[in-house]
Amino acid sequence: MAKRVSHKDSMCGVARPLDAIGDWWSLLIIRDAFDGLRRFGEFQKSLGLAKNILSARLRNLVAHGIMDTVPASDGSPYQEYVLTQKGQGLFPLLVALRQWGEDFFFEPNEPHVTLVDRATKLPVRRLELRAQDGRMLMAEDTVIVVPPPEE
Amino acid sequence: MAKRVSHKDSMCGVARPLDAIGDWWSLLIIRDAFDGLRRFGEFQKSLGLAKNILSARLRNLVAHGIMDTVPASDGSPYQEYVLTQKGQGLFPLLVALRQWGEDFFFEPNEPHVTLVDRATKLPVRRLELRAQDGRMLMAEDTVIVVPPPEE
DNA sequence: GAATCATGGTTTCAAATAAAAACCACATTA
DNA sequence: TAATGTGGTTTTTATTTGAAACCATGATTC
Repeated sequence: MAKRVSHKDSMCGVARPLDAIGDWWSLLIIRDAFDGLRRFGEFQKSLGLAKNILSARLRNLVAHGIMDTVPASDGSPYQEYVLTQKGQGLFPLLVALRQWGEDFFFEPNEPHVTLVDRATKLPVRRLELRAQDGRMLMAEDTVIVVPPPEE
Repeated sequence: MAKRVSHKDSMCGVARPLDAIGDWWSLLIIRDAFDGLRRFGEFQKSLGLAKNILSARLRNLVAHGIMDTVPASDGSPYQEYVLTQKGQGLFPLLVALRQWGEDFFFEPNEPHVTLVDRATKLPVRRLELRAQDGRMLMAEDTVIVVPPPEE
């Protein structure tokens, strides 16, 4: 965490996010938050991580504007942790991670949880990258372009 | 790395992948690999990380079947590291990470590199999650379902 | 043919980080 | 008033990281 960004990547759109969520636990916390967990104890119970680590991670997520603390909704004197807009913006990433995991980390017939459309109960579609005109794009069909160096 | 998976997540489709790529450097290496880098020295120069760390990360990626070593294409006596199919499957995740980064880690007018369609040079579309019938889905429109416990 | 260099690592060691456990504060419950 | 639940912090120890030095191999120069 708080790792120095390497020379070349000081402006890279991939490295910056990794500084915020580039550790094992943060994404799991965020996934749990998408699942509706809000309380310190809930996260700890769900993930089984040490309390000091959870504390540090939550603090970091809040510091990066990914989660926010709000007074507990049930009148208890504690606070709850909820995703901000920025945090909710991570949903596609989590889906991508999950789909990749399902593709490559499970045996063909091994059961696993599935992400389904709440309305129809059907599994969601696979994420796919498309061009402006709708063509599906593979990695090879894309390039990175750097912005013109302004004077 | 090689972190124990917590009780609840022993079968989770998010936690398993994180064991393979859940550190700061691995995704940057993979991104560089998508950009065409193949040689140890290229990665090291691009990322500026210590050689022992790079060595360990590449070893881990190979062990997880995400990259593979092949004899150098240019006759030099060294090997090169290339993405496997599994590794290439990470492209959507990388795009998701990049898009999130662009959305939230850059000032409105701050220049940044863009991922474009090689054919048209236009920026790629935003990744979006859709239902089977094509409706766009937000996080709230989805649920996780667990497979029925078989007897 | 010997010395030098480039490449791709491994080893060593100090510093930073993570993890486990103990501790603490506050509020509620018994 | 004591015990308990929640949400942490502190302390201590184990693990990981990162920098630097070292090493092996093949190509290059002298």
